[in-house]
Amino acid sequence: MARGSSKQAPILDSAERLMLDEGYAAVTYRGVAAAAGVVPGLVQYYFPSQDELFIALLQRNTDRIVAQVAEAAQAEQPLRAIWNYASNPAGALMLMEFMALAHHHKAVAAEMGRGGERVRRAQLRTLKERWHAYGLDESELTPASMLFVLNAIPRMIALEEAFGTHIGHAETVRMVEHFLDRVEPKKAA
Amino acid sequence: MARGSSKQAPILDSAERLMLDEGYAAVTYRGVAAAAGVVPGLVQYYFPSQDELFIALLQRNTDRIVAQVAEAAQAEQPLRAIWNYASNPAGALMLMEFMALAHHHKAVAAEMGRGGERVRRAQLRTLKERWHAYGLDESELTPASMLFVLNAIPRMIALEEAFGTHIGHAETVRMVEHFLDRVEPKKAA
DNA sequence: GTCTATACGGCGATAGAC
DNA sequence: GTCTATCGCCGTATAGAC
Repeated sequence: MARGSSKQAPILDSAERLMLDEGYAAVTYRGVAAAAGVVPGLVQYYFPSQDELFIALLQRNTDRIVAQVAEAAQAEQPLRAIWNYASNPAGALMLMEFMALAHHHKAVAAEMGRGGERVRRAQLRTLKERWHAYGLDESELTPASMLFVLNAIPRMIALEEAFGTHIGHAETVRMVEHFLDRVEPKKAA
Repeated sequence: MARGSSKQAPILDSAERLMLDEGYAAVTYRGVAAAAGVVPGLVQYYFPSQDELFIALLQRNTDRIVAQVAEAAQAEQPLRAIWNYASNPAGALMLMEFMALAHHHKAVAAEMGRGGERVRRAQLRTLKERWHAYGLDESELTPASMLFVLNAIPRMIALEEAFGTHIGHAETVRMVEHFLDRVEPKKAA
């Protein structure tokens, strides 16, 4: 990493946009190069194989998310912060693309596992500090399970919505927000 | 559909296995043909474009799942039946591949939406018939939201597990099974 | 070290041979 | 109805310019 050129970041930006807009299969050397305004060989110089390009993208993404989580740690309502963060449809689609990629790219899968645990651990650290304040029955709902559910539900909703399945989504969102209103009451205006 | 050859089913079988084992990108005319023991041109004769092959695969899959749901409707414990069905890791991976594919194949996305709603509706019909017996507070937990959560949680767990993230999974499974023990008590042996 | 040009085999799709 | 030949894109390896 950190080879001395300023052209890596724009290349990764173009790759990221292509991946989100058209899927990982659209992240080709020729396509990324055209979008970034460089020649294909230059993309290949910095990222000699596609795996290396995808892994660089994944690491940059994970760093960004961990920074967001660190911010959310300062938020007054960490559960709502996690819920709102996981409710970003673009994030869910990006995660899906990386998971599908990881399914048949061993090196990407390894980086995914590390990144996922890193983010989840950062979230867990925040949540545990405040957990006592929620007064929840720990025998059933633990910080780790609450964290998982608050991430999994909005992401799966975003994916199903993106592909035209809607049944149960609005009611589930209502249910979670009702729960959040109880444990993290909104302040009066 | 139903062009008069007996070779379509084995072709679809090979395509399905390739998709599950190596991802949709591995479902190539040449690869599918080799796996099914036919020449690539024949695969292309039955499925003139890749979209048509994937849609045929998707429809066959949906039909199979709807039939399973119909079986589960007869089960004594429909919530557990849904939970167990959604906990199949291969099913979650297959769904992920189709979602990633749908992300940049319009025709596949349309078929995904239809299929998803079809399955969810079939599950919902079953669940509503028995809902009164669970004695749950409908103001918070409705049949549709319970259905969504029972599908979303084990699938997201399966995906994260496949790629090496584990935090919160065991505790979440324990929580859900504790809930199922309450609303659908296991019989004594 | 940074960047470019080119060649090779595999891919989906198409046209057309048998 | 079945299969082959061909075309333009793909990843990537390599040879070399500056």
